[in-house]
Amino acid sequence: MKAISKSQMKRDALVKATISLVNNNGFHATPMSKIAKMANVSPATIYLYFENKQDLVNQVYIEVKAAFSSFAFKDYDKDMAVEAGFEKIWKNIASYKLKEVDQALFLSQCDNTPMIDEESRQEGLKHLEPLLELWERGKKDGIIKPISPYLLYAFTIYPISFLVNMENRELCKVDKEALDKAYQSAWNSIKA
Amino acid sequence: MKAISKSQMKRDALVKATISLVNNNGFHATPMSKIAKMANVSPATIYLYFENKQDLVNQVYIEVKAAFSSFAFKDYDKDMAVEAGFEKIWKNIASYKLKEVDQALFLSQCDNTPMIDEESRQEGLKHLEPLLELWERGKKDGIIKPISPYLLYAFTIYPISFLVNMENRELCKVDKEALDKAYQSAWNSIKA
DNA sequence: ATTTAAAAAATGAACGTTCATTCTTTTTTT
DNA sequence: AAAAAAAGAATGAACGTTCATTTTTTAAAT
Repeated sequence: MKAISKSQMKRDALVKATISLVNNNGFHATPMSKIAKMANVSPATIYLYFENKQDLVNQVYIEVKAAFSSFAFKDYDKDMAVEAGFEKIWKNIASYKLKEVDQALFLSQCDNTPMIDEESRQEGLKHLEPLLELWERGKKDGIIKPISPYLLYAFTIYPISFLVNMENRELCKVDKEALDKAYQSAWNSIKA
Repeated sequence: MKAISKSQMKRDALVKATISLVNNNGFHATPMSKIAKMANVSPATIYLYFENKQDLVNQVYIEVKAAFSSFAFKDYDKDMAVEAGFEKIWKNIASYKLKEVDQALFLSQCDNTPMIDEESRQEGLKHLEPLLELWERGKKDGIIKPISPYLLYAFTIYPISFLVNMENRELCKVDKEALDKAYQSAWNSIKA
């Protein structure tokens, strides 16, 4: 078991509160006072852990992105066959987004917003390297289409966010069957 | 030629200013005063055209969505062959997003944000009906996979936004060749 | 063990600013 | 000259952040 310091717990509470409030109200409508209240903390306390509101949201973004990435490559290693490796990673990402709904929603809210600094965005991107390498290998072996990683990402990973967001808004249900079909679509879109 | 009333011009300027400022600074950092300044108008004047800030952004959203939809179905009619019709619509949407960069960015910023009321979101969705009908037909004829419209959208239309956003951030270039490859990926992901 | 004093962490109230919105006046149109 | 449109200045509320103080923790001395 891991012992967590009291101050780490407060920081965590602040991070969680930020995610929840930004998801429900948007960045523009989540004042520091509300974040503090939800984390059971004085507004002033936030500034012991974060420089300011912008820094808070940037740090939350980077942390969530790191958690996401570490989940994405669970049980994956560089020596797997290309298709098997891709399926593993794809399904890891899908199950992360389906399970960690709040984090997934937060990330997709950050995707197309000037809410996050470009610097933090780059930082959050670093961890995706193994997927890019896998794709490179797949292209070399003639298993994956010779197209840019942006295209590969756009047609395989990015759609997952859409589906999960729709499920969260209760507009559609993503069950096991839908997920399998989704994976087939993803793979069909990039296989050579 | 169409004559546009003076007040319609002011409204247009306000809409344009809103799009530009929200794109560059985010909703949380675009005050009414700046919108007014960019549109060469007094802040008070905004309230002659819009109820309040929320109403302004909702109306902008609906208008942009309407422009987008009318572009999407240009030169399309219900009697086209399924694959030809889909290609037409897909490429219409792609070229809209590549040309009307500001509008496309604004829409994708609205996609996953509580910035827009759910009601306005539904309103903006109405115009997509013909695409759903085309997909229905394609499924009946065994040309398109029997999967939900959400899946179809996720793997064909949604990725376009990602690509265009990446190009706007100058992270990748979407030229004619990339676009053709993208279309092939889209079609491969849903063809039966 | 208990006491104590220094340091660290946390707080609630307060500050200055900014914002959305309204009010009164001026300008433009009819 | 009456009506409509637009303007700038004003207003009150809300926000991010800081400040002065209190509470809690740490650890040294008894």
